This record gives sequence, C-alpha cells and structure tokens, in this order.
Amino acid sequence: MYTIGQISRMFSLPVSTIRYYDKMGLLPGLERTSGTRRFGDDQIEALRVIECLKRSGLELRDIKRFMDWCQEGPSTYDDRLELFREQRRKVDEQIAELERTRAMIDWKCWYYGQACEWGSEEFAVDLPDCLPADGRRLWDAAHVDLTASMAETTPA
Amino acid sequence: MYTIGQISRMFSLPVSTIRYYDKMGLLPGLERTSGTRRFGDDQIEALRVIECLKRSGLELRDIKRFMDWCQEGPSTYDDRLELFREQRRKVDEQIAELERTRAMIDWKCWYYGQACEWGSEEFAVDLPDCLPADGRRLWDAAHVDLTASMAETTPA
DNA sequence: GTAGATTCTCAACCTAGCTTTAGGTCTAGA
DNA sequence: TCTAGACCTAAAGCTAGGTTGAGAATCTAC
Repeated sequence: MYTIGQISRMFSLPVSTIRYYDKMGLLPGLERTSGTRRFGDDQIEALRVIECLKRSGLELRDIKRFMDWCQEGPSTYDDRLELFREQRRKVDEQIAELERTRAMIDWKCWYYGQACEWGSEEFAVDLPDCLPADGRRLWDAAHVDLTASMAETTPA
Repeated sequence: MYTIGQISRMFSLPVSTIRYYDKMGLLPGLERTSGTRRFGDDQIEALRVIECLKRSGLELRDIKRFMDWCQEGPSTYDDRLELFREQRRKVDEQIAELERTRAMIDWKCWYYGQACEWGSEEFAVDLPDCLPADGRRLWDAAHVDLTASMAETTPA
C-alpha cells in the first residue's frame, strides 16, 4: 500500500490531481487509514487506465462511467469491450492525423531550410511548379487532401 | 477573395472561431471592404498553418508569435525553421505515445473479449503468468515501460 | 515532546479556446 | 420599399481539467 505522495512520484502527477481524480470517483475501492488515502494495486491499475483513456481522447466524465461499469460487475463486460474498441478506432484516427500534420511540418522544414540558405523566399514563387524534385515530393505529401478535394470538383 | 462564410465552409470552422483567430492576430494581411473581411491566398495558407501547428500541440499565443515572425521578414527564417523542427520532434513523440496507448488498449480489448466469452475475469487471476501466448504478447506490449522501470531497480 | 514534513478538506481561482448574446450595418431580391 | 440573410463588434459566458490557499490534523525523527 502506498501514500498519495508515493503515487504522485510513481506517476509524475501532482498530488492535487490525484485527489481531484479521487473526488471525481475515478479511483473506486480506495481505502483510508485515519483519513489518509492508501493506494493498492487496484488503484494503481485504475491510474494506468485513466492515463491510457485520457490519451486516447476520453473525457474524465466518460472515464468515470467506465469505472462505474467496473464496479457493476460482469453485466457490463460488453460495454467495456465496446468502449476500448471505440477508443482504438479513435487512436488510429489520431495517429493518421498526426502523420498528415507531420507531412505539412516536413514541407515547412524544407521550405524554411531553403529560405535560410537563399536568404529569401523567391525560390518559391509559383508553387508547386517551381520546386525541385525533393521539394516537390514534400509539397505533394503535405497537400494530398488539398489535391483530393480539388479532384472532387472536377468531372470523373 | 472569399468571405468569412465561404472560409468557414472551406475549413469546417465556425465563423466565430475565424473571427476569434483574426482578433488574436493570427491572420496577418487580412483586408476588408466596408467592414467585411476579405480572405485571400495568404489567409488561407495561414489557416492551414494554424491547423497544422495546433495539431502539433502549439498554443495560439505561440502561433501568434510565428505569424509575427512571418511579418518581420527574412531575419526570422531561422526562428521559423527551428520552430517547425521542434514541432516535428513533438509530433514524433505524440505518435510514439499514442502507439503505447494503443498497445494498452489492444490488451484491454483482448481482456474484455475473454471476459465476455467466459462471463468472468477468472481467466486473469495471477497476471501475467496465467495467460495463453496471444494474451501474454498483448500484456507484454502494454507493459513494456512497467517492465523497463522494474529493470532499472535491479542491478545490471 | 516538539519540529518539520505530509496529509486532509473545501472553496475559490485559473487558463485555453472558444461560443453566445445583444445590438447594429450592409446587400440582394421580390 | 421591405425583408432576409450575411456580415460586424464588444463583452459576457462557458467547459474541461486542473491548481491554489487557508486552516487543521497526523506522522516521523530526533
């Protein structure tokens, strides 16, 4: 069993945040000895799940709902399964979006790399046709959705 | 040139949000005809960059700083390059973190899949040793950092 | 047995990033 | 001319997810 300070160091979370989670009902089964919280394996697992679900984009109120399901027993197994399956889809979508974001950033890195080298942005008048092959590849990767949405407006 | 309503549809952003960005100074060079905002290519590009930098985790005040750099000219090329390089690192870190999150979710999907099938969690007494090979693989992937931090505490 | 660290509660406060509201202007069509 | 729709500003309001502060109890070491 651990105190709140130990858990705070274990998870690199402020003590106030852990108390806040407790007050929200996110740490079911938490025990106390003369007022002081005592954290066991179940609460440590709960905090791991909180971190995971938070990063996957779930709000605290929905994490609370999940914790309530856990207290309710076997009748909620399929709700819990569906929740994690849904969060898996959301995480995949987040990763895909970050990869699109990264493509744009890579293009901008190349762009400002050139700008630094030449001391001006004149190398980029008339985008994207003025670009050399490597710059053009980055521009294309950063603008796929743009070209896709342009294609929508032209006849098949 | 586009009106705010057209831009709103183009980016799927509420009109109020676009006005808010303008008020923050995130759309330099924006013109007006008798009070009404007129958006050109520069502002469209600015909005694309705002989306990109926001997704990479930058706060609006730092995006504002970037827009100020763009107004200042060639003397800030290296600041801008360094900004995008830094955001690239952060996006990579975010993706890595989401992949760890996904490993945890995959484990939980397997876990609750089993729980649904068996109608209880008894298959999981004494983790992780009680697990069959496929479950064990998912458990391991979800707990790499845990086992890593355990390893730290044992002599080399 | 006393000092210093850690814990507790409860309520107030904070920040980012919008959104809403109230009241007003501008422009195009019937 | 009248009306509908899109635009404008300024200020207040909202939400999520905490953080901070005051005041008090408790635990730990010397």
